[in-house]
Amino acid sequence: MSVNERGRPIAAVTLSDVARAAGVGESTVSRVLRNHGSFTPGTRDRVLAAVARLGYVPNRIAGALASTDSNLIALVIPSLANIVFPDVLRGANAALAGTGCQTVVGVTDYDPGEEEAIVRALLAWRPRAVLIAGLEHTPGARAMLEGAGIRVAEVLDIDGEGIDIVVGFSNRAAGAAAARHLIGRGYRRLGYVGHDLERDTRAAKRLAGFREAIGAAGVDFADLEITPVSSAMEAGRRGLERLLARRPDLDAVYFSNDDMAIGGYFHCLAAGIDVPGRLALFGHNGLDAARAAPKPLTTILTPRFAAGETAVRLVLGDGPSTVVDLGFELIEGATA
Amino acid sequence: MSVNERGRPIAAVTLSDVARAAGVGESTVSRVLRNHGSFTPGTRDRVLAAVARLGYVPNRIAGALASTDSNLIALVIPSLANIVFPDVLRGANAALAGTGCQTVVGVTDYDPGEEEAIVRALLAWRPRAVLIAGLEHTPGARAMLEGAGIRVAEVLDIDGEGIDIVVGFSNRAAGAAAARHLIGRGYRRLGYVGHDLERDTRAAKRLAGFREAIGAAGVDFADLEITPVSSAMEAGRRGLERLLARRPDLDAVYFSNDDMAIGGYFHCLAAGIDVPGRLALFGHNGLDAARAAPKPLTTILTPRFAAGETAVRLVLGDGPSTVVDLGFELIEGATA
DNA sequence: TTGAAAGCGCTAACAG
DNA sequence: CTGTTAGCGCTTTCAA
Repeated sequence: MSVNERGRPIAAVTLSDVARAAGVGESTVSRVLRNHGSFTPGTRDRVLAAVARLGYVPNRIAGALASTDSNLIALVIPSLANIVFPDVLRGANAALAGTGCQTVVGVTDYDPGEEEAIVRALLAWRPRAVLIAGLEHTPGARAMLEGAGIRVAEVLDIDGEGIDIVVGFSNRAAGAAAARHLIGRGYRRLGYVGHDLERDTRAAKRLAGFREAIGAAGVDFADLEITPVSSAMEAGRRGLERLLARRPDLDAVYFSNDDMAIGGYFHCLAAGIDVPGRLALFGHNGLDAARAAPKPLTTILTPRFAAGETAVRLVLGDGPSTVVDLGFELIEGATA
Repeated sequence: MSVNERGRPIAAVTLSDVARAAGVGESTVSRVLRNHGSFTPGTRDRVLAAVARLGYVPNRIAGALASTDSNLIALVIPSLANIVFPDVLRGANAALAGTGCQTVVGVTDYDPGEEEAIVRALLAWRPRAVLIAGLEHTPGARAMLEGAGIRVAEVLDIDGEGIDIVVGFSNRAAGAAAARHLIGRGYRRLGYVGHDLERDTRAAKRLAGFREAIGAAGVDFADLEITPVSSAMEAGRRGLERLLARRPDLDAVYFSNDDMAIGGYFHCLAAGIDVPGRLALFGHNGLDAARAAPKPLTTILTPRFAAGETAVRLVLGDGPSTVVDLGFELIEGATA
């Protein structure tokens, strides 16, 4: 065994070293290690002893190449700062327990070009399947996903044309449900505070559904404010402040998500605006933080964990391409 | 090109297909694709044309095996639900931009056994380096990390013995700073609300530093409450409620982290406890949410992004093993 | 500048 | 039950 430039031993122990040490053939070691095929308890013990003694760590790169199967599930998401996506990951990992598969995560930062680059990079590792957030991708990314010959699950949105498996809920319907709830409560001068809608296409769909439902109810949509601030909570606070400066007559505001709605609520607290008496606030996602507050946010709870879990289950199965609508739940809090 | 059971084409395009299509040798394609070695502009164009025409996606598994270099950086963290760790990831990715390396993330859920399993699984992919949260690992995990022959960076804690590179701050010192701040403000009956300290060793070190500093100041530590609730905010709320039920005389409480402190603040709001007049609250991490609130939390801002960034820079370099103390910043909010 | 050939470390038939 | 033999798809000398 050689050492590297810093004097540490280099992990050069290979399967054939183990085979030699155990006095068996390479394929026997391989079978024992994967617990696949047959071998006597005796040889098994000798192999495992050699493995332990040499500190052998199997090389999955070689294994994957030889078996043309990586046991990797790629997950492509726009962000980790928004708890929604880690929730999808948790769901995916839960469904993966015991399958021997691992997830590999790529973060696009809501950038389609970056998404394409990440899809390319992850596909190069020949994953068994890909989970990706949303239905909107560059033509290039979509072509790679379609041509990869593996199962693809698009999650958290079902409003559009999918590639293979689609798991989530209708953002358009969620926006419409929010609008109907507000209108049902008697609010009539409705506004919206959100962030970059070109990047977050799911938020854009919610807003579209919201406006559509408002129109259908014969109510006018008052105004919207798009705030480009890095922190979602800060964006909500500042966005609401600006929106109200323009339209002090608003009686209800719909936010892109709970984080922004909480920021908006902070603005109301600081500005002495009574919620929901003077102004109603409606969020989206059903975060713990929004539900645990003394005045729980009225919001829509989305099935993130279930989406990850279901998507994995389906891509690992061999069923036909489908669309699974997991639905959502409107949480009547104390802010609308 | 064959098709799979669902009629999709299988990505069977290999480098040799490209070579044949372009009328050149395999090694030429390889050189062009990695822009390494020499070739004429003409051959380059023919190769790239063939790549585009066939929709070739290089197989990094084969590439990594042949070159014995994966360009992977493994990141092992306890959770994704706590924004702290995604922040480390973002820092790592920022430092990785342009290096051609990718991160692979493993989540341990604060379980040492799981951490060992994840280290084993990630090491099997022969990463160029490993970033791992904290200094406490199972003997097995530590042995694998030491024997892997690659650079290892342990982040977010410097209180203990590291393997190779250690980047972060002293949690013990952070706890002590919190204690001194509270004592300096005149608080004398101090309590603590936290979660499972055996798993979160960094929180345990903060508490140790906190108690130590209190003792050094001649003040008695009043009481502590460890709450086993899944949601951190909920744990903070319930934990504070229980602690105060036992010790209604407390005048200040130190929390494991900001999420729990916010939960505690919610309890105060609901119970009509004046903060900080009647009770002071002190958090840890300096989250956006805690700082954007109308009554900003008094807390300690930790260098998560910088830790990820610095760790990657160091593991990619060839400097000696070191400990880098990034420090922390006490944020004087309005709750203590 | 280019191609041929020899592996990288492992798995998967296939004999024995 | 076990060993031998081919590769998996790419990179890397090394000649040409």
